[in-house]
This record gives sequence, structure tokens and C-alpha cells, in this order.
Amino acid sequence: MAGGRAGASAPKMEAPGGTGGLLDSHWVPDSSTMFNGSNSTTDVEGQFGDRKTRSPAFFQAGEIGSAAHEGEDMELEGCSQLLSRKKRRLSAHQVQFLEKSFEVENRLEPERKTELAKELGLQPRQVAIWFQNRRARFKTKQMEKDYDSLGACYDALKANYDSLLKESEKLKHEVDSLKRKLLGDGCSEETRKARPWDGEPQESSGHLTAEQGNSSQGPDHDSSEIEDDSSGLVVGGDSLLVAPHGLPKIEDGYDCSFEFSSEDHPFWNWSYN
DNA sequence: TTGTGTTTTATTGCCTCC
DNA sequence: GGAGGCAATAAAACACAA
Repeated sequence: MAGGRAGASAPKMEAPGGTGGLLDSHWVPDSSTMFNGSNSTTDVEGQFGDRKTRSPAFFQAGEIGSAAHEGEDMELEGCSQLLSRKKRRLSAHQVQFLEKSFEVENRLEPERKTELAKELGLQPRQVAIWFQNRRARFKTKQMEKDYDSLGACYDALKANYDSLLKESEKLKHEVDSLKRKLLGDGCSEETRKARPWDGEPQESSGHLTAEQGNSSQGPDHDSSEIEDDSSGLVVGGDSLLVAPHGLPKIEDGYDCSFEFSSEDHPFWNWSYN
């Protein structure tokens, strides 16, 4: 964007006379030349803007030649550029008007197109093209926004994942140290019997899965008992070995305010399994 | 002034809908 | 088959740094 224009939506146009001020905003480039000739604007589209004919809507040699007038067009007159397709930007007023209309409804019914064209002294085809391009711009911006939001969502999820990982490691160490503590202590026979890992020492391996971490209230488990498969450790509801808090549920933690509507983005309609 | 990047206007070809 | 939409693209207009 180094060389980009600052105010994209407000093209800087100067009337041929260069008078400045309010009148400038009403200057319609070529309006008297291209658009308001002997034909009405609607007729002009019929003549030049027929999509199926696909001839250039304006800037045809005859049009420019017969239409050249003071100011900038004088430069065209008499030079060999009569055949060139000179693009003229819409005036600030026209753009503003079209923008407002676009905000109301970004699609054009034929009647509204004709109305706008008459109002602005443009060809209906020009109005249609402007709306088409405007929709394309809108879509691009929307995609940029969505991209940013997705990035933010990813960051949030990643942060949450990392913290879960840390939490899991922490809990694992906690369990290990408590295990060692119990094994090291002289404990009663009953306690020893209640320790199924006795005689088959196991290294706790892997991480607690989210399901394991959150399964204390699942249907397959006693509500007061969690079995850690990796260590064979059974911890009771009142036991010292109960973690001070369970693993956070995935859906609890991340703050991802980004929301997709699957209708808007059908191919982003995915979910965790 | 000039080179370069961005924005805007317009065309073309294809697709869908009625 | 015509009308309108969209994607891709061309090219003019414009902004800005060097």
C-alpha cells in the first residue's frame, strides 16, 4: 500500500474549469458529451450498452468526436486519441450518491438503475457496472475481515491449547509426586491393599485426554471416582489425590468472539470431533 | 519528473435463472 | 434465449516516494 491513494472512496476529481467548491461535486464528467446527447440515457443504453452486443458502452469514436468541448476534452479534440477509450472517473457527488444507494440495497432493480442513472446523468449501464464493482469490493473487504477474525480465533484456540497442555503436565507431576509420597511413607496394610499399582509399577505416560479430564461426571464412571488409565491410579472423591480442579473443558476456556454463520460460509462449517 | 503501486472504471466470457 | 451476476482482466486515473 505504499503508493496507494489515501481516500479510496472519494476520488479526487477536478472540474475542467477547476473552480473548486460545491459546483465541482456536481460536475459530471462528460455528462454533456457522453450521456446527455440527443438520446436519453435510457436510450443510450439501448444503443450502446446492450450487453449481448457488448460494444463499448461509450467512448466510441463518433461519440467523443461529436462531443468534445472545452477543458480537458479539448485535448482530445484534434489529437489522434479520439479512438482511445478514455476513462472518466465519477464525480465525488456521484460516488457519494451511489454509495448511499448501495448501503440501502446492494442490488439494482431495473427501475432503480434507470432512476439512479437519470439522477446522476449517467448511463444505466454505468450504474450497473458501478454496483457490480462495488459488490466485488465489498466482498473482498469482507474476506479480509473474515481472514483477520479467523486468525484471531486461531490464536485464541492455540493459546487455550497450550495452557491445557501445561495444566495437564502440571497435574501429571502432581500425581507422580503424591504417588511417590505415598509409596515412600510407611503406610498401613489396608492402604497398601487399596493401591493397585503395587507390584506392577507403571510409568505414567502420555497426557490426560480432555475426555479423561472431564469424565468425572460421565455416565460410565462413579461420580466420586476417576480412573487414570495411564497410571492405574484410582482417586476417590474425598481422596487427597483428587486434583484441585478438573481439566478445563475446551469450550470453557477460549475467548473467541468470532462467529461464523454456516449459511454465509458453507465451506467453513466444520467442527471438532 | 518519473517510476511504481493502488484504485476505479469498463470489458469479456461464462454461468444461472426464468 | 435473454437478462443479470460474477470472476478475471485491461487500462486509465491517481497517490506518493525518490
